[in-house]
Amino acid sequence: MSEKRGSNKYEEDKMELRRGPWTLEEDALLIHYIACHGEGRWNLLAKCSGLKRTGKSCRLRWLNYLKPDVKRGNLSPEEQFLILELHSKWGNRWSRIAQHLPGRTDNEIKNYWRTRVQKQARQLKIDANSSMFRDAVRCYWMPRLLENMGSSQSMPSLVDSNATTTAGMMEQTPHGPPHQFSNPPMHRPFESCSSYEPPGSENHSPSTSSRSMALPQLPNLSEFSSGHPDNYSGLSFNPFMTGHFVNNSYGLDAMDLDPVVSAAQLGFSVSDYTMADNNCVDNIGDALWNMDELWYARKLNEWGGI
DNA sequence: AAAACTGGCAACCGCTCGGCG
DNA sequence: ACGCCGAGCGGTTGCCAGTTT
Repeated sequence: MSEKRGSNKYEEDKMELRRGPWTLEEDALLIHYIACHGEGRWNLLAKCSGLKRTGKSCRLRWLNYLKPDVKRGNLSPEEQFLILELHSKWGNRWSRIAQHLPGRTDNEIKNYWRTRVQKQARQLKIDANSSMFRDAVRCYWMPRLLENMGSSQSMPSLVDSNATTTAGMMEQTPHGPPHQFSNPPMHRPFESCSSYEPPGSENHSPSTSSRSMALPQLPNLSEFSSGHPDNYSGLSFNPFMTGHFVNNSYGLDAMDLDPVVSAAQLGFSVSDYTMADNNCVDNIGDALWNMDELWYARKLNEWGGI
């Protein structure tokens, strides 16, 4: 790349390059240039636009902030749900996950994961990448999100980022998070997303997989508390041993149920995802269920609850 | 009221990949 | 086959506003 040049000219260029936060003038310049010439050729853009920024920096600024369809504001429960689900499937494939959240950038999703999700894991003293944490998320956090989604009366109908209709679903509001999912749910098959797919192991492109919003199948936790304590579709769990999830096989066929047409058609109910009775596991779940309640998670640790 | 701490997020960095000559 | 270059990705850093002590 140009940085490999060792000339004086390069040193001069380097001296001139601006870094740090973008100014309004720089933003305007970038927007204007892209309006005239389109995206791409970022290094050329950086040179020709008059911006004293690297092409890389220009690209990032545009994609993460200036691009018109970039959404601002808090992530909705639906989006959080999707992030949790897709991360459980794909791991830290942020850009891939972002493709399924129209208007959200990989950077934003990554930040969300690091600041919110990993924080929860830290509070609980669990490795955020551990299967135990994933199980806890799946069994407690996600059902709670589902509950929130249900209480907001419309089920999500997230579709892939290529769909032109998604722009209308994500209506920006002048203040705060956008109104979402104002359209009626689309009846398309939900993909089962339960299996964890280690990065690199997949060979299908985002454009061919999960093109529909992947509202996943969750384990029916009522089965945990109604006489099937040690196994659910491969998710092994014994609340009477240590209070922790044990020997799970998250990532294989666990919870990989048949696709369904729509949640509503199936009588999809939040009550299907009732909380387990076990105290210790409840601690995890309670700590997870509401991300705002970090205080509680902190207390859990103080009490040595988990 | 002020210092210390924390969380959220924008931006940067290093690396990899793919296209092209 | 090789090197160059543009583009993209994931990890990390640094700043700033809000909160706590």
